[in-house]
Amino acid sequence: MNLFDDNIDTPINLLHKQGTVNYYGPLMAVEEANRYLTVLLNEVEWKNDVAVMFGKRIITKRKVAWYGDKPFKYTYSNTTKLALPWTRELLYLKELVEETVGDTFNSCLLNLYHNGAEGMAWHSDDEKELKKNGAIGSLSFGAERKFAFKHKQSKDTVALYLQHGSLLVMKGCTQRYWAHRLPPTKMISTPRVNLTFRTMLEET
DNA sequence: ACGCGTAAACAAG
DNA sequence: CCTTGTTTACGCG
Repeated sequence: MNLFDDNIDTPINLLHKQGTVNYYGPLMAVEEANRYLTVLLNEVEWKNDVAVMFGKRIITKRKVAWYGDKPFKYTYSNTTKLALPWTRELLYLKELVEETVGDTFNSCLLNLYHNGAEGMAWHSDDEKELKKNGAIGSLSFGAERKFAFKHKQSKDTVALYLQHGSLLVMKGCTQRYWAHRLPPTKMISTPRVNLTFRTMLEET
């Protein structure tokens, strides 16, 4: 055991096999988290997302935004998003997450869930453009929502609540073996903003 | 036991 | 990997 190991305060792994999920809890005081929530709601360039399924083009109620070190392309559903340059607040939060997890990120996908009716279905973050087995840092602001993981083969599930101002990190082979979701709920009527810091592969 | 509200699995477009 | 509807399960008073 090395007392100088900079991972000494990494939280325990929530997954019992084939992946790593660390929940760090809130990284800041509630007042500061409140301030970030307000800034993010007002200053991020939110847009309704587009999804094409079964030949239909669907505009989601959930809103998204895409920021990065460079104008990275994020392509799906016949549309390409170009990453916007970091704002001061996003850059600060990126550095806060990087310091906390001891890793670096070059981009951030943001999601805005206006209320509990909006959620995210089971999926894995296994996009081709993402660094393989790269860590994904997920910062949450606003409404405390349930978040769940399901092992693709065994169907084992693990769930937790993501607190205001908290950080969750998924890394290693988590995306290969586990799916995750944000279940809708009738109990919540206030917004949640989620920032997922990622590492995009450099492109030509 | 029953009714109610919510959650979750599932299917379909 | 969205949205809605159906079905089943569950906790609670």
